[in-house]
Amino acid sequence: MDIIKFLEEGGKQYLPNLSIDHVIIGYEDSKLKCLLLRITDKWVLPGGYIQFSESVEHAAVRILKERTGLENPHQKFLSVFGETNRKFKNQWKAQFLNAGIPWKEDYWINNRFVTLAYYSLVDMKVTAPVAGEYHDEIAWFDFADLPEMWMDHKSIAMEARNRLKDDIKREHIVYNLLPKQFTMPDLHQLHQDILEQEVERSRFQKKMLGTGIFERLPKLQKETPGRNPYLYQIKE
Amino acid sequence: MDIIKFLEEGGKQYLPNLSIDHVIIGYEDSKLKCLLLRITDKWVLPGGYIQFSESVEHAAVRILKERTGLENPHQKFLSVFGETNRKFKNQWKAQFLNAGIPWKEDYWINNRFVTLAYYSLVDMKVTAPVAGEYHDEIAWFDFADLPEMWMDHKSIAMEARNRLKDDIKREHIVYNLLPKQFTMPDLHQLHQDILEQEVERSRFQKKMLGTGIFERLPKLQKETPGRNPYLYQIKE
DNA sequence: TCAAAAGTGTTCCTGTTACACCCATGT
DNA sequence: ACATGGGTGTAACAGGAACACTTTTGA
Repeated sequence: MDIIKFLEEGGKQYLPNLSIDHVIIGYEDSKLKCLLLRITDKWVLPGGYIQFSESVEHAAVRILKERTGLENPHQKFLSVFGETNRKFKNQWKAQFLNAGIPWKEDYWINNRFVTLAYYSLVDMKVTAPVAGEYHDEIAWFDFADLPEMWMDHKSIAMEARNRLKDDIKREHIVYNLLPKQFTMPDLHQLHQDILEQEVERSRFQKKMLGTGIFERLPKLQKETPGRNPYLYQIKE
Repeated sequence: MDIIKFLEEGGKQYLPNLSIDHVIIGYEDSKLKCLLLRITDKWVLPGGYIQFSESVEHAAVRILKERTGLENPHQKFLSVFGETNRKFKNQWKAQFLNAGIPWKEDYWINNRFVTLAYYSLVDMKVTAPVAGEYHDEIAWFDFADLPEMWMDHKSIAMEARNRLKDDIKREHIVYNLLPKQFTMPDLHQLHQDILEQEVERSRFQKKMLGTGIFERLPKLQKETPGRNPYLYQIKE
């Protein structure tokens, strides 16, 4: 769909006051990362709109796939953001004027949007980020060092970051941030980075293996000194 | 607002594809109850729409107050229901034709709606249920014996019922179902009714008192045989 | 053979479970 | 006094925390 048609007619294809935003979380070099898109001089979360012909769930999966190429990613509902001042007007205006595209106040995209926020844990190694046609750039950022962001997107991102701290205690999900095969030291370090505190090594290992969801594979060959760790993967 | 104007113009006052539904939970005679509204021959959850001039949160509180008169009720987000077949068309059509009100296919109220479901724990004794002008009746029903309901409302109600089982373990909220002052045996029975299983008495009492959120009041005078229980209320 | 890293075991402690016992009240 | 129901105490157990010990590898 070309841009003008999207601006003029999009309101007929998409639910005109609902959007979806994704906090896509990755992990690299002991740091949690967030996938963001640049629009002129500020950044936004990957997001999109819900077609009349699809469910909310379907839209969320579709949008995530469009930006990451992932087929069956981890994805979890985060929260509803429904303040009255949630309008993207300035963001889009800057973007389209910058690109020499005519602008009208009454484009549907200037509506007030209620957004349904999701968060996803992905393996950065198999994620192929793609910017959309209305974006200038796509990039990973440390949660500890997020750039200037449009609207309330930074607080949405941080809410996901904090939610993860809680969810990790109840659900076994964080392996989604690692490659299919990983070691217990890897998983241990990841837990510490998410919780931002030390976790005792032996206790962690026993707790994880006690769940019975991990399958032990042959030992990994390293080049560093010390014993070789086993590889693990999630049982089918 | 009169009905015709609501049907013709409502789409300009309310976000046209978003609704709010409340699972309002009460407790009486050792049974969990759900507040429902009758529209012709089936029932719906209390619900409403979000004004352009108010936040989602505000709308949720407003709608709950409209049906119960409650000022500061417990209220918690439940889930998003966003299937493509979520249209109230048949429900409204039956209702308005029944009332001799003209009907058009293109009323905004026939849109596809994504609903934001909340659940609330209320004290039935201080709740004053009021039907809206488009409803035939308002009444409490046992969750174990819900009537025929429009659309997916029965599954929304049961999702709340099940969610409560989980939330009770983490959050101290269920006292909202009881009067301001209550006894530990009351609270104990309530927990058992929510969990649908026996809970050991002494352990329960110690766990509850251990939280430190209860304030002990003078003993209740009963007429039944046996020791008189203390009254408790939540500390300020 | 020593340091580093991984894996396992042991002890302590806390909170949960099950049960027993004590207290107050009406009949 | 005794049956009924409320309140508290105690012993057994499970799971978490802290720490020690053993195993494997590279230098």
